[in-house]
Amino acid sequence: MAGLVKWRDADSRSITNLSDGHRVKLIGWVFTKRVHSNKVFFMLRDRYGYIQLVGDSERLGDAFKQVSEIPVESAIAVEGVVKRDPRAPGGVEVHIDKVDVVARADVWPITPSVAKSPEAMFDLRHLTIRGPKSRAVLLTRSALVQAAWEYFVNNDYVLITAPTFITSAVEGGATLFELKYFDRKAYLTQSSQFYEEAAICVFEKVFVMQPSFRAEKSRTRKHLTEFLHIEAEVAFADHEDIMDVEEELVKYIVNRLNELVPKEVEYVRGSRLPDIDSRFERISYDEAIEILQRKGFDISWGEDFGADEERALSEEFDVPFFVYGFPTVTRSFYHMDDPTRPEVTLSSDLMAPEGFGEITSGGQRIHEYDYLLSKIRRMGLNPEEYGWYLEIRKYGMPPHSGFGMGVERVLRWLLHLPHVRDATLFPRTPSRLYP
RNA sequence: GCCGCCGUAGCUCAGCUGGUAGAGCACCGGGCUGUUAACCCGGGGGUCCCCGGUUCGAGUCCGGGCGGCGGCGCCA
Repeated sequence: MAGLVKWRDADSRSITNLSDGHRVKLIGWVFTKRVHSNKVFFMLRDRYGYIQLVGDSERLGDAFKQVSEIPVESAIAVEGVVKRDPRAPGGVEVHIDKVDVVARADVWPITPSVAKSPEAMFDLRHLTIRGPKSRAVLLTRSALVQAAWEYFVNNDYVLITAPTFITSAVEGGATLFELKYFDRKAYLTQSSQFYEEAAICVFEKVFVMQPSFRAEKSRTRKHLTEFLHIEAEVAFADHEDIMDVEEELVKYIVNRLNELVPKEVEYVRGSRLPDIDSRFERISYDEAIEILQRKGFDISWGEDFGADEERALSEEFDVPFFVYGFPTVTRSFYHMDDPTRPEVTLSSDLMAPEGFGEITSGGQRIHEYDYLLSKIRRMGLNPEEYGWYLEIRKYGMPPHSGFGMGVERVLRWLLHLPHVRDATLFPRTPSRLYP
């Protein structure tokens, strides 16, 4: 921090505590500019927000013309005095008498009409992220990750990092990104789950926060080809236990966001996040099917929910809820079958309410070697591709459960964003690989 | 992979039954004592996505391709 003092001794946030006439040095970027014959108004943007700068020809003298010609988005350092004025946005402004252009900007390409075009905005994402909405979303994202981190660390979890290059699929093989790994084929990871399962035999409780990659050509508002995946895995834990963890985590995140970034949430969402204190309802897959049939959907037991079904179901709730006990045929091989009802698995999805749908997915994993081997064979997969993953079952693997959460999906739900691509700095979709 | 919509100025879009291209924003010049997407006056700016066809003539009609968007399936 000491290094910054030569540049600034106040900022857009701290300035509201200073009295009129206080002299300040500020740094930032010219967010907007309005020029009159003898006055210029800048909105200065810095890390904390916005503050209006006023330059008038009397105070600036000969420099006025030069100052009024500073292009939008130039980086500047200014000196001036604090002045409260009801006409200033936020009620405080700085009357400047000294301006340094630290880095002059070219003509700013983002115009009001560009802002109306999502494609144009994402083509210029390296610049459009400077806007107030992206700023608020990305700050909220940072706070969300912080909150999740806090939850895990406070509860004695250990952070691990899993490899990004892998050799076999966790989810369906069709959605693997293939790449050249010297003279071999490798893939980008879809999930760190298998590596977490190895690590729980050291730490009992582990979590990861890292990207997962899925080559799904999904044209929807809830899919990215690269997303931030928060996953956790817990030893000596059953399916009920892991639903408790997911519920606690989501509640912790929501309540913490209200503390960390209340203004940003309100700016984007239009309202404060409602506190969640009620217990998340847990409905079985069978109940969900009945609800949907009652609502007139043509769906029968054993089918996975389509988008319409998921939306309709989640509109029935105003806080998140679990759907558990999905049919064995609809879930990946590693899910443990319910011992009392082998046609369903000990698995669940946590659904965001109000039509947003799935935000986490979890369940109990198979921990016995012979059981897992037979299920791999039953589902037509090749056991040789799961060598080490099977082998850890030979060396003291206790019952265990885990889940994965899509950060962009949670953020989309919490902030009511139109698309998950709005929830990340540089989104990757089937058609977008740049910038 | 499937279904639907779209492609004209940097951006948003208009362009009728085919007759040789327009507006707003942005940009440039000028004006303006307090702006909140400032305003007022003036100016420059085009491979009408590509290829082929019909026609005296295609932004417009027909065929094919490419690209984008929305949705489905799949998922976090």
